[in-house]
Order: sequence, then structure tokens, then C-alpha cells
Amino acid sequence: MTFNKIISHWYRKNKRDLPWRKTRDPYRIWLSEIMLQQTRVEQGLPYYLKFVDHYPTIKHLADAPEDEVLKLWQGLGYYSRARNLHATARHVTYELNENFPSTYSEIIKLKGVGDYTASAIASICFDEATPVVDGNVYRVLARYFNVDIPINSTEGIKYFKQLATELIDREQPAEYNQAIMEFGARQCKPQSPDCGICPLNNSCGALAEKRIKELPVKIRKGKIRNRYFNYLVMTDKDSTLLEQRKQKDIWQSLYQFPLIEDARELEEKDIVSHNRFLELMGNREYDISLYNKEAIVHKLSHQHIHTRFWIVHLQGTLDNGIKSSRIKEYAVPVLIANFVEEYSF
DNA sequence: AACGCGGGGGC
DNA sequence: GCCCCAGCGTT
Repeated sequence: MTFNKIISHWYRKNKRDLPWRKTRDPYRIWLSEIMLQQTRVEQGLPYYLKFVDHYPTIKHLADAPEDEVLKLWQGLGYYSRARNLHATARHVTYELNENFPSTYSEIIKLKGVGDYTASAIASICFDEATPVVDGNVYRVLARYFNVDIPINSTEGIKYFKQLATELIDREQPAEYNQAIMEFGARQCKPQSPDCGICPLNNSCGALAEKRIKELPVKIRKGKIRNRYFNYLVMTDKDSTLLEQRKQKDIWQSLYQFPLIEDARELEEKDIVSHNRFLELMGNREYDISLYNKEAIVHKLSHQHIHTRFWIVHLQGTLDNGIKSSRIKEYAVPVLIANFVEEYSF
């Protein structure tokens, strides 16, 4: 049997029962693919179910407020995916008259859709023989063909795309594309794959050369940046203050407490003399206390955010305050959600 | 070509 | 602590 027949055969025996495998509705396939970008199936699944429930059609999604979409997305990360998802839903609904594009070259024009996602949708929904090359596929091909070109180099991207193009089952691209990804996720796993039971173990190049552990090769990225966040949890009688992050930075469009960021850890005297603090307080009396003596370190893949929450009680009333009981209606970073969960207003 | 973008889980 | 995950957009 050929490589792709073995993969497809393995898939039919071993595939997981996942909700997006029961449909070819481009809306649902697109939704699932966006959610699964750099995201494990187990993490994305509950979000997919939530979205399909709230937004049964692309028009429902298009007609929702962006803040609502972001709230549903809260905790899934890479929030630009949610903003692009929403913008694309509006585009397809109102510019394309609810007709989801049906070819790779049209699909890839959509915001938030790149080569991988366009290939996935075109093949799964429309039987176009466009190969998907995601992290799973890189791993399976690098190992089976014993290739040590870095998968995230320009040469590697081109090489593996070409290889995948030669291998795709042109008769059943939808099944084959999903098969090789599932095979990578469940059989040819990143760590300790059980090669003893692999259907390709008698022809796998990396296994023969004992190079499973070193393949695929990936150029590692830069260092982690440390940032120091001081959140001002303003409280009067029963209100607090939230603001939206507008900068091109992490958590764009999400809400948070007023923030004082600095390149180092700040003391109380630094906070109370900071311009941002003074402008928030005006002439009002206040009472400030530090909620967490030890900074909470929120670890992201590319930065560590050392966070202190300062509780600021004040006498007067907050302008533009929101009832603290309504914080949960806003999309906030997990860091904030954890605090709100723990702190009793 | 390199970097920024989340959060969770495995070891 | 480091790596990985059904990648994409920007610089």
C-alpha cells in the first residue's frame, strides 16, 4: 500500500468522533479551523460547541456585537482570530450575500485565513485537492521521509508544501487531509510516539535511522520578555472601572482595570505619584492597598507578566464606573478573570 | 525573514 | 523550564 492509503486506512479505524466531522457546512468547518489554529482539539472543542449554539449560521455571527464574540472567545487566546472571524462573517454575509467562497484561491482572501486554513476548507467542503500542512503534517512528513530541513524556515515551508502536494490523495482529499493530521496528533505524536504499533514502522525513515526524537527540526524563537503590570482596582460603593485595550499588543480589544505598566516592579509611592493614578483620582480622597504582595506571574509563550493588583477605595463616586457584578459581561484576559473570581467585590 | 500574538498541557 | 498545539498578519 502507498503512504496515503495506509494513512487513510489508519484514519478510518482510529478517528475521533468530533462534531465538525459530521458536517461539510463551510461555516462550521471554517469556524472549527480558525479555533484550532495553534490550539489543541481538547481546548477548542467546548468553544466550538458554544459558538455553534449561539450562532447557528454565519449570519447569526455577523449580526452579533464584536464584544459578545470576544466574550465567547475569552480564554481561547490569540484574540485577533475572534476579531477576524467576526469581520469575515460580516463580509461573507453582507458582501458575498451569504455565499461562502468555494475555491482555495477565493477562500484564502478572507481575513484570518492563510494557506493552511484555505486548504482545509477547500478540501473538506469542496473536494479540492489542496494539501494541508500544519504542525502535525510537518512532523509526519519530516519523520517518515527523514527530512531535517527546519520546518519553520523558508526552505522548509516550501519543501514540505511541495512534498504534501505530491502525496495528497487526489480522489479523496477531504479524508486524506484530515487523516494525516489525525495521524500526526494521535499516532506520530510529538513526544514518545509508540512506533511499535505504527502502520508505517517498516518504511519510516526516521525510525530506521533512530531519529524520531530529533525530528522535525524547528528553529526556536527569541527570549521571553518580562513586563510589570499594576492594575488599579478602583472601588467606590459597588462600582469599579474597566477600560478597553486598544493598542496593537496582547489582548487587543479586551477589557481590564486601569493599568500602569513599567519596565520594573513599582512601589506604592511610585503608583500614587504616577500621572495615570493622579488623573484617575482627581481631588478625591482614597485608600490604597496592595492585594498581592507577591506579584502574580502570568506566563504566556512569549512574555511573563508580573502583576500586582492595587485596591483603591475612594470616597466619592466613580465617573463611568460599572457595577462590579457586571464585570463578568466583559471579555477580559484570563489574568483578570482569575483575579475577579478570587476577589470578592 | 523575523516577530508578535494566549493559554493550556506534557514531560 | 521548555516544547507543542488543525497558523496568521505585520514589519
